[in-house]
Amino acid sequence: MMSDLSSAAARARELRRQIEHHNYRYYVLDDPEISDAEYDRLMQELKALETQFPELITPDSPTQRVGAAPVSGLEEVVHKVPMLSLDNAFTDEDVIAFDRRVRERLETDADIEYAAEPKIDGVAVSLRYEKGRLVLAATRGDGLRGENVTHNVRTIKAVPIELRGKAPEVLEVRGEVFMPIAGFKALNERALARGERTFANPRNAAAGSLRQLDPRLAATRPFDVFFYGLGEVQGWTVPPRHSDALEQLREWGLKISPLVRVVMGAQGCLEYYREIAARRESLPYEIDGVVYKVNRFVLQRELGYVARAPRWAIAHKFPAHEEHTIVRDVEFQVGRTGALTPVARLEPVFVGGVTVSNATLHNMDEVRRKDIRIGDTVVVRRAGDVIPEVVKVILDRRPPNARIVELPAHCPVCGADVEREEGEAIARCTGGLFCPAQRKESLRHFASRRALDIDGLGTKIIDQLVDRGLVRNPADLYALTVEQLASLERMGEKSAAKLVAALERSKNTTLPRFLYALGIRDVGEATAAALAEHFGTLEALEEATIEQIQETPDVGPVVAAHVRHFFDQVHNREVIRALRAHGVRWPDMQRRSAAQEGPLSGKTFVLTGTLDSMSRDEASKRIVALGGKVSSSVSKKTSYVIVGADPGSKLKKAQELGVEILDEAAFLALLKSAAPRG
DNA sequence: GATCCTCGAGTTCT
DNA sequence: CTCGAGGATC
Repeated sequence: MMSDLSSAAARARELRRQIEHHNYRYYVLDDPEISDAEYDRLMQELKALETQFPELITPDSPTQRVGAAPVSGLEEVVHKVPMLSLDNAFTDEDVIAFDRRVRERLETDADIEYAAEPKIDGVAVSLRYEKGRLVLAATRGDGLRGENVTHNVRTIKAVPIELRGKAPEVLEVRGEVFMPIAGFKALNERALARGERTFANPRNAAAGSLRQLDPRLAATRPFDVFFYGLGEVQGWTVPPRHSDALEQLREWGLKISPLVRVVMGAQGCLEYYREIAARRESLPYEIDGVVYKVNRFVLQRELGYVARAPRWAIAHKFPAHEEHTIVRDVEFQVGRTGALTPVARLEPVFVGGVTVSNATLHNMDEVRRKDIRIGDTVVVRRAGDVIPEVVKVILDRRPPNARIVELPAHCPVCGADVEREEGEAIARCTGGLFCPAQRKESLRHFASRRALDIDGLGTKIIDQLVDRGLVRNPADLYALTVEQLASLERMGEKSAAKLVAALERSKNTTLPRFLYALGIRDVGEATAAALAEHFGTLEALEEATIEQIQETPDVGPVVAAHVRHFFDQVHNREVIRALRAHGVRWPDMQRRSAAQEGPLSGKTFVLTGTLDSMSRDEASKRIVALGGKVSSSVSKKTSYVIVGADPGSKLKKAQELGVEILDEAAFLALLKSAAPRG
């Protein structure tokens, strides 16, 4: 019998050693030596011992994975070495171009050695081991700061609490925590049986579960993990190749994807891609592409980084998921300008992780081009990122009673005539502001963030205000009382008072914002700013002739006519007068002699991705303040593209055109060096 | 008259 | 973000 403490301690040590060994065989190598029942017996024996002698319990005992108490909130963790994001490739050509860039930078014609691996659709994490012990686990977050999820990661059986063999002083490893498809399905079935919320896809399930506060809940979730990279390292001479480093991680007990392969050149990458794509459906977890990394660390270092993405790696994404569904109906939405947009109402379908039930068809030309009819079975995909798109009709499945989509002769909202100008793709309702849809959309535009920025005036509220006849034009908003607002649905005294305060705040504005808020056709933010700057005052613009308006930079005959027409309408002049009577005001424009001179004069900037230290708006302001120009699309004339986290297609465009790319740090440095003050 | 550069407008789901 | 179209330029 184990009544003696010292022999019990020895036995406990032995059991722990065995259990850790079998965990490694089972979870990391996927090659168990003993049956589940035998494993359970070892675990039970250890638990019994620890119950009998609680002083034997150590924090890293296999029985203590779920030892931590629930946390009250997730604390922030700063990554010592930032967690990178990857550039994306969607076509073979993208991959070939990537390989060419790599070889050009390295000035070599020889085939580059790449480490290739599947890109798992999960949650990126960073784990820190000190003296071989797991001390910290954090999510990727924005790459610089993540959240502390140590309490949950400890419960993942595939994650060693202690590394095997002789581990370095400090080892940070990066990997992907994910949920295998089978485990995800079982989890959802359990949730469904209990009437709880289900997860839309394994990725969401993994992300949600990992951020649980209570580790006991997380412990019931079927997580798995693969490691693929390094963060901070101390006390280990990292081998010369990425693939060798992974091999060493595996020996320390860290799980590495069995599909990691070393390939040669772009051709090797593409062959690997096809091989993995063919096996995609049979893998027990979801992947959304493959990743290629230059294998030799010296070369990685030589290539360096652009913004937060390494030049030595790229993610080759699989094509967007496509699904079949049925077009139940096609309805026409009326926009602010009266534009009638056909929208397909779809039989709800899961595509790429979310349920899609609507998809825009843009205009009638598009409907005809794709020959979409009501009742058709269509292929739907989520284009690149988010927006659902009807790709094509499956003609074989067209029912005999499929209905052709007709442009309505009258506006579905107000009944006014619908007109389509010769040569224009868009049909419009002629009801103008008599059309409730146009009125509502105009009000929404007026209140939007970039216009007068009226916080709390959302769609629901506007709908009610217009439907009840309380508001007919923007000026009416400023006559609303707290009592009137509080009588609306989903609106209490408190929110009503808040909205009135927001309205009050919005009265202090600027001329460009005000002009933009008016919603004159073809006058967006840039044109509104140009007009404001050219004329200086609203009065000057109101009195200007078409010819004078055309003298504004970037304003031609079409836009000038729209502006003149807008101010010719008695109704519009009255609304403006009423707005000013309610106290809407703006400071005089300081008329700038030509473009304001500054250190950045003559430079054109384009922003993409999210910046850490400031919003994109603020970045634009600072560029303009220094005399630079901010544009929305990249061309040969662009001086710099500023790249933040998760950049869009503009980064690719910039690379193609050879436009200089600045990451956030370089951008801040530029601002600093250009700033007049010290 | 053709081409390139920009801007404006509309859109989905959580 | 993407598409369509207005404006500028050659």
